[in-house]
Amino acid sequence: MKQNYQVPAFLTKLWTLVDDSCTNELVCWSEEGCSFIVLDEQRFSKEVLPLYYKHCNMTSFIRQLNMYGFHKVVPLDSGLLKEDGRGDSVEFQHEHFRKDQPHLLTLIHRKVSVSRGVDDAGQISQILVEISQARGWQDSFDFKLMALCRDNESLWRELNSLQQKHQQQHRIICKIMQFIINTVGSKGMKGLKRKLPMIEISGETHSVPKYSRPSDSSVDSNLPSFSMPETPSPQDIPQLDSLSPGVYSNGMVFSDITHLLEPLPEQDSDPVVENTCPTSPLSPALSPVDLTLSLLDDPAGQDMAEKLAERNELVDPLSLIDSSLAAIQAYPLSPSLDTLDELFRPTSESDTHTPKRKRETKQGGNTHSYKYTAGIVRPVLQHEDLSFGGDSVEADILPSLLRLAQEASIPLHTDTLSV
Amino acid sequence: MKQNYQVPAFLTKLWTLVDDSCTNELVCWSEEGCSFIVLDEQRFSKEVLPLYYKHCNMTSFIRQLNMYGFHKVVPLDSGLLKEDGRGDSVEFQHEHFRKDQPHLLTLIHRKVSVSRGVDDAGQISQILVEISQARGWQDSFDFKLMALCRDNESLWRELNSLQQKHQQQHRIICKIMQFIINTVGSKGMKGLKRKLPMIEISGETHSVPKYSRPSDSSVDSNLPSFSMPETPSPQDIPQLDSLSPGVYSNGMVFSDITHLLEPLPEQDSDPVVENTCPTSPLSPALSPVDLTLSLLDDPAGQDMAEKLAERNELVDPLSLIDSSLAAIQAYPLSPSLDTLDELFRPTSESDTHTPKRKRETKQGGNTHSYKYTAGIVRPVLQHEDLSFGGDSVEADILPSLLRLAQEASIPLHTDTLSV
Amino acid sequence: MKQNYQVPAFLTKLWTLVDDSCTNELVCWSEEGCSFIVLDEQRFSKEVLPLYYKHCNMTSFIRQLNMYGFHKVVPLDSGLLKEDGRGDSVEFQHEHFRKDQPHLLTLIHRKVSVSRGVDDAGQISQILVEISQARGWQDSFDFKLMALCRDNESLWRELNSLQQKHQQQHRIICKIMQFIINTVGSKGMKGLKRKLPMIEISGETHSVPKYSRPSDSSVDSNLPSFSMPETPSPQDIPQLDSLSPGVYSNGMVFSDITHLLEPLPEQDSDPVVENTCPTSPLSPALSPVDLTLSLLDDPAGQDMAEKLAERNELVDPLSLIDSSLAAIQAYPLSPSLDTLDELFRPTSESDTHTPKRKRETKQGGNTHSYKYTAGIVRPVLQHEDLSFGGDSVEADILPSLLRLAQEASIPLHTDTLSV
DNA sequence: GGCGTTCTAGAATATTCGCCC
DNA sequence: CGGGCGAATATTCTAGAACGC
Repeated sequence: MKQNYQVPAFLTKLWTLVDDSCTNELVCWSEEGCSFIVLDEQRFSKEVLPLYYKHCNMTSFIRQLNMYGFHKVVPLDSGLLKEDGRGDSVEFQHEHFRKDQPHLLTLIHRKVSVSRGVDDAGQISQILVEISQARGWQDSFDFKLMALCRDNESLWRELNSLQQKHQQQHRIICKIMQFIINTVGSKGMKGLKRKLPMIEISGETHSVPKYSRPSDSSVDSNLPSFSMPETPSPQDIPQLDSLSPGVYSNGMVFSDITHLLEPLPEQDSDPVVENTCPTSPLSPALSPVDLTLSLLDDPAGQDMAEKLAERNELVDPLSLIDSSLAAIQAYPLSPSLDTLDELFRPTSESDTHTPKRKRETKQGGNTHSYKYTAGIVRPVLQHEDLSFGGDSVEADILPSLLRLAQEASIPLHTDTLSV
Repeated sequence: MKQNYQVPAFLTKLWTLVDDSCTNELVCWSEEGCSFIVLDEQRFSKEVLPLYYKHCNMTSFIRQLNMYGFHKVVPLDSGLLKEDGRGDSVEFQHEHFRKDQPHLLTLIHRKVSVSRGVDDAGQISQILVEISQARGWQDSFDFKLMALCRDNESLWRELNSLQQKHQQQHRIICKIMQFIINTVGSKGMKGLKRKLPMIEISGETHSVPKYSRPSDSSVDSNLPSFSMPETPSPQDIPQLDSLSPGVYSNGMVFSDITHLLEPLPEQDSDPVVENTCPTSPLSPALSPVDLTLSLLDDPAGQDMAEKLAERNELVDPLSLIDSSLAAIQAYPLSPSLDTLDELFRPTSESDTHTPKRKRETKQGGNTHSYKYTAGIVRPVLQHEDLSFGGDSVEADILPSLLRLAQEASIPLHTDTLSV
Repeated sequence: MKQNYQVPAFLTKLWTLVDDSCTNELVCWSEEGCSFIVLDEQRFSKEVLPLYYKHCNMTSFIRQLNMYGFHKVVPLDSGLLKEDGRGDSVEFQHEHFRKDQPHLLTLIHRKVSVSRGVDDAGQISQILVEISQARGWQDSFDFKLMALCRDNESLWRELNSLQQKHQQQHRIICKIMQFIINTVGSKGMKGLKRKLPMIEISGETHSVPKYSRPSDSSVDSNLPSFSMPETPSPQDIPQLDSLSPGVYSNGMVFSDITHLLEPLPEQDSDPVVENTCPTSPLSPALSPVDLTLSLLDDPAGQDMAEKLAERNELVDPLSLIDSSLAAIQAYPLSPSLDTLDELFRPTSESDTHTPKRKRETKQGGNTHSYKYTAGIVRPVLQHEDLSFGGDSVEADILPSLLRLAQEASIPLHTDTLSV
């Protein structure tokens, strides 16, 4: 007579009272045993229900039936009204409520309203799992980032190395040209040869300074702002200056990217001439955008200014050269120099802005001590200018060829400038 | 009456009082001996409980029963209210509380309060903390990523700049060579220049194009797909083209990396010869490794092949030079030219793999729809070919040589383009 | 007896039964009227409770009291056990349960288990949202990282390509020099060639090798550490060796960074000469800052030193050239050679470390251990040294110069090979 | 720190009310 | 109008928690 655990009292009591032969005239199994019938609702509720439940209301009983998934069996004769009181019978059924099979009661479950408890437990455990996964990912990302940072450092190193080599090569080329000039000059022209040195030297000091100075200053003004002040840009320039006419303005700049900006939604890529940096919409005050723009503006302005100045300077000499071909013997030398000088120059400008990238925007709302600095080593490449000026030459030797080279070089300049 | 150690006093006392025949009218074993029944709660609590415990409260007794895992046995007749005080009996049972088996008491354990409530609260608060941390990390990562992206942009800029400089240098070198050819030719050798080295050379120039052309097309097909269409590649080329015979195919290409691969768990670094690319363990079919290997293999093969070819070609001239020093005046010229010509060609291959980077790593299990495009500006460096283009030459001296150089340059271009 | 709407039946019934003078011997107001007392729990539960509620359990009654915020008034004599059944009285009170003030009942509210359910539900759902967001971010990061990795690969490729081109150019330059030497030598100077040039050259060759060798060795020792040992450095060198005297040690090396290191406490990357890589924040002793500074200082010092040395060397020849233009036929040659020779040497090594650039990794409290592997392909760039060593020269024409160039190339090869 | 006692709360079921189609 | 259900309350069983030992 004890109810099974797991089976609510209502069900065991229900099965018991239906199965009780003493109450068969009030409540009983249907013929098939698949449902039960309350023959006399009135008497059943008043006489039977209180024996099992704390009430004597048919509605409460029915409510419980519904709560456990029982359904009323609609009688076929529902249409006709039964005049006598005897006729009010109610039939309910449930899939697992069968005569002689009380064990099926365990399959009957009370409807529960979303049972939050179970819900939460599962959710929480799942959440914990996901969080641990997220952590793993974060670690992974951090690791990858470190690797990438290191890779970039290597890239900068290599690139810088290559740039220096390039510069070196340029010096070699300059030397070769000097040699050629000297040799050819000394050979071809006897009386003229002495001119060269002087001209070269004087020409260099004159023309080159004019040209190189600006670039130097640009480097000075630009790089410092961009690169770290702590890294004094190496000065090979003076040396080179004294050495050869075509000088590389060589500035070794290290810039590191220590501050991280907010994620930049849209970035404009921008190669050589106008590099737009990624911008962050999130921090308006000191937003990366501003920084970027300011950084870019500066250089851009400078660059443009420089380029214009440069162009002017270049145009001038060229026209000069062209117009003064008459005095070739002495001239040939310096002209060729000019031309070469020009050839050496152009590309360097584009670089100038590059270095500016160094910026130290402090990252704001990072509440975590994740102060990771993408340890990026970024040697600012030397913006060696390739300038090495030679001009048009036409002497008895081969000035025409030189001029050709000169002319060829001109467009290139414009080219680079146009970039 | 001594309790077994290990068995709480409550249990031994319980078993004792239930088993005590003197109190059978108040508390006793059930018929099966699997539970005990308090027949008269009132009297039991006031008369029996104090004999064993420090209280006379049924509630405290029941609390202890529950604490040890006992459960109330629900009577089916719970519905009826018993007016008289006599009827209230309570039945409890426990798996290991059996009549005649007091030794089972050792199996009954007091519940310890794991207190889930605190747990959840703690868990939830902890979860919130972790989530905020995760957010911080995400911001940090984002920041770092942006920094890296910017760094890469700078790298591309610098690299491009250097490439342009290199190109510029190449032009200078070409000019120097032209000058040398013209100068030396015009000067040194009058009758020798017409030699046929040129013809031979021309033969070479013919064959070369055939080879290089295809490669050009490959470049066309590859680079576009890789780089972004939206960034029209800057055209210095036309200008350059018009400028000098030896032209660099200069294409400024921006490519962005829009698709991401799965995170790579472990990667092997692989330096010098065979660079292994990062690999994705998740997609074996098109794993980065495979791609990388294939990419590398190709170039490697090409490189090696070319280098061999190169060596042969180069060796020839060199040995020629060495062996034919006797005929210095005329001979030295063409061989060296050849050698130079050859020198101009080979390296371009290295570029060849570059384009290959186009890869179609399908990113697998990414369930999220990420439309992120690492706004990476990636100016594709100009695959300037080092081809040495001859210019227009006008001299009775050695025009043929120059033209040869020009023609040689063409194939080279195609070569690089083919990359 | 109709209960006020808004006031639960329990409260109205409670007030009624307490206030009922018929049950004063079982339950009554306290003297102050601020609480009520159940004088005889036994009889009260069996005789009074059923009159108002559907049960006769004191526990159920108390449960309801607690549910409505009533509290038991702890008796001062709680310590003593009352043997007789009469002594057990229970007193409960509620702020708004007062004698003669039934209207206060509206202020008594049944507790609803909002407790964790509502609260947590919101939190949990929010947490789930945030977690999904975090997942999205992670995927996004992953995507970006992959993009960056690919971008870096491209950078390496491009850089390598450019390096090869540079190398190629260097070969060309060497060829040009050879050509110049041969041509000029064969032509211009017959008796003069044996002049100083040799001496100077030999002197230089002596000094230069001494200088360059060490650097080479440094490369040897350093590069290995940086590049992977497992990758045999490509051998173009042999070829080159046989090919040309002035050779670039050209090694196309792809190294990929497949393993991600822990925030590497110690890294050895080392490009050419000695580049120190980013360091792990964890080891304060070797903090990135320190390393960086030291690195920078070093290279800077080296660079400066080298540049000075370089300048001196260069200046010398140059001034020599300038001053000795008189003896052009013979002289021009050797000086230029010297100059060139020197030019080939210097920068390469110094640059290598230069890259050590600056880094600002201040990574602070990284509490997590990162096991990340960024599939980064990192072709180790060839650290081609530009050295072009002159050797002893002895030939009537200029074969000595050529041989010098050749021999000079040997060390270079070994250099690259050693890598 | 485990155990015992007490007060209170949680949780599931039970009862009732009312709504709504 | 009545079956079904939501919601509030009620009853029961069990658990949490504070405190003392």
